[in-house]
Amino acid sequence: MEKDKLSIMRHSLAHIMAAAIQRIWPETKFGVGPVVENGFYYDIDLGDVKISEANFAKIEKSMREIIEYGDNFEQSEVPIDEAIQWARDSNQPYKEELLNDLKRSGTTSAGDIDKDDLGVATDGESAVEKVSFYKNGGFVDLCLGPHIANTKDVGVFKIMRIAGAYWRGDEKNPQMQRLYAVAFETQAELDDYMERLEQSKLRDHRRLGQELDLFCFSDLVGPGLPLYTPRGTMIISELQNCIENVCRGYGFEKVKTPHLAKRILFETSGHAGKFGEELFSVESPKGHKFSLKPVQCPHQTQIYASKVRSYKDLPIRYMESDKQYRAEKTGEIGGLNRVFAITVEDGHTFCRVDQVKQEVINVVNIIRDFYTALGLWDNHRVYLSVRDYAHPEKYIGDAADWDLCESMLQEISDELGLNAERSEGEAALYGPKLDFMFKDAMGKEIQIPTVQLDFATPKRFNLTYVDRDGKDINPVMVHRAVLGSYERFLVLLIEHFAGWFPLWLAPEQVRILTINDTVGDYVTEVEEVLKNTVLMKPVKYREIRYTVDDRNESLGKKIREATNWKIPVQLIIGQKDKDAREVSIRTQSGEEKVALDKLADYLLAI
RNA sequence: GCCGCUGUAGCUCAGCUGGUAGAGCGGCGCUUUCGUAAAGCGUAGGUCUCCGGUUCAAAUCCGGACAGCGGCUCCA
Repeated sequence: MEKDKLSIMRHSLAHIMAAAIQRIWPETKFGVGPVVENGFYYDIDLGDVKISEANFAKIEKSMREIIEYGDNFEQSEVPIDEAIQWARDSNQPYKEELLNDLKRSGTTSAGDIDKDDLGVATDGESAVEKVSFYKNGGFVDLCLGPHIANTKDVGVFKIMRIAGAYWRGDEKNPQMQRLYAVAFETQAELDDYMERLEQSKLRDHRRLGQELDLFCFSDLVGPGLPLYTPRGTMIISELQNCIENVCRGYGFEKVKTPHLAKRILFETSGHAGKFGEELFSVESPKGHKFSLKPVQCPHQTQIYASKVRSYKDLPIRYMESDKQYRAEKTGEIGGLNRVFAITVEDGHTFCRVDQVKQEVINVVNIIRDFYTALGLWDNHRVYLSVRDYAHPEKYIGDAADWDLCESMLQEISDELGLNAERSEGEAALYGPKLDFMFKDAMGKEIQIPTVQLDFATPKRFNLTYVDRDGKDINPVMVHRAVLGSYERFLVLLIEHFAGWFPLWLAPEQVRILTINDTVGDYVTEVEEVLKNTVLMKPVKYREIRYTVDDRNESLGKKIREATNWKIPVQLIIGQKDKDAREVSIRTQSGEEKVALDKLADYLLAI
């Protein structure tokens, strides 16, 4: 694979960083030092020595000295057994492991090697004869290269942070210290990167969530348990209203189920077996075991099961936006991205096999309509998540059903032009799925909408319908989420719009700013217009949410505050506006004067 | 869960190597009625996250808990 110049620079810098670390801490045991987006890292084991940010300057200084010295990168080819001996002699156990893997499997990629073989020495045939080494600044490292010729040509870099990382990504392995750095060809590019980093911090949903007063957390309530303020709740209500409105058009009916259930419900569904440790348990005073629901589907199956269903009744489509509870690992939670109490917009269709395709197509249409309305549709990728064929025991259901489901989803992807990428091992417990991924402000992919096929759950719960010939048949379940969880969806929206929500979602849509207290009667007239205007998009008959700022403050201050609150429409009203029977409308795109009798039309057109 | 860092007023933060706390914004009060991103003056807010230890003395040093942040691992 041909590597671009920047990657080579970054990789060379990783070696230089390792060389610097070795000069400062000669006993360091080195792991790997690959190039990553925007820079590189090196995993190191310093025993009891802990690197902190205070050491960064020292390491950077030492790196600069190595760079200044202008050593050449010298490559050498070493027979594999000699290399292994070198690793032993120089007390580099991690390198020795890698070399063992190279010798046995011809690769060091942990994903390509059987777990039990990782790092194990072998006496047998060697998969490779010689391995490549690079030397610079007194530091010798196993490395395929290529490198820049001379250490002087490495561009600019900055050590960013230190973090823990398990050797080869396995939490059973020792934890190493991972030193991250960014690197670019020029100082200007590095400055630009740092600037972009600052900018994306301004969009961070945690920061904006506080600034715009959308949600909060409380030490007393607990971590991972977001509390939504009136403003945040307003956004959630609008979203729920919108999505339910769209889904209603496709035959979904709203249901409500309790937050807990007897544990046997989740044992029957299979969730307790696979995710038992993440289930919150609740015990009644009499000792009966309940669990907080980690998903809604088992509850909903029991609504289906509450009476006899005919093949003519299908499809039956339920939807529910409700809290579910998962005991996530404590180190994982943060902001709204991962929480213990997650509000899920969930839907389930029970249908016949011959109806599955149309049902999935309907859901994809819902997803497309909804995301197009938000202007997000092009910012996504689709995955067809199929099972891990090597480990069928991780799933429930028959192989034949799985094959059918997977090929059906593939067909749908082809017909609708979704270009879904196959992703092995990412399927749900009960079936394959189509996942839609969107990018947040930091460029991280987050999975939001999903459509999942499930032959297994109806069988586990013994759900049936009476077919034309009087026989009991298991229906197919189609699980679907359009906006997924409200929490993750809020993250996406807040960061995508940088807090400037579209008019229909904004908690406060319009704020009237008065210039002095002589225009009170005219403000009342403007309010009458706002009260009598209803927004029709994307949901019909929504009254305008507005406030009046008639405090005894300067106009400049009122504008500043309204803008900090990111209120989409500011109406400025003073004597001049009153005399001309106009309002001065300030939006993100600028300011204009609009006649009072045109104000309603103006707002409806936004 | 693991590794590292952090925790001072509602918010953003200052407080050097131990001598029991400060600013700006916000709040409240008064003055000001001022046309495009912060009017002026005054005033009230803190068991320095919590628990323990060292010390004549702890926001400051040490240990633990809790919480936040950055990663690792995981994610129905």
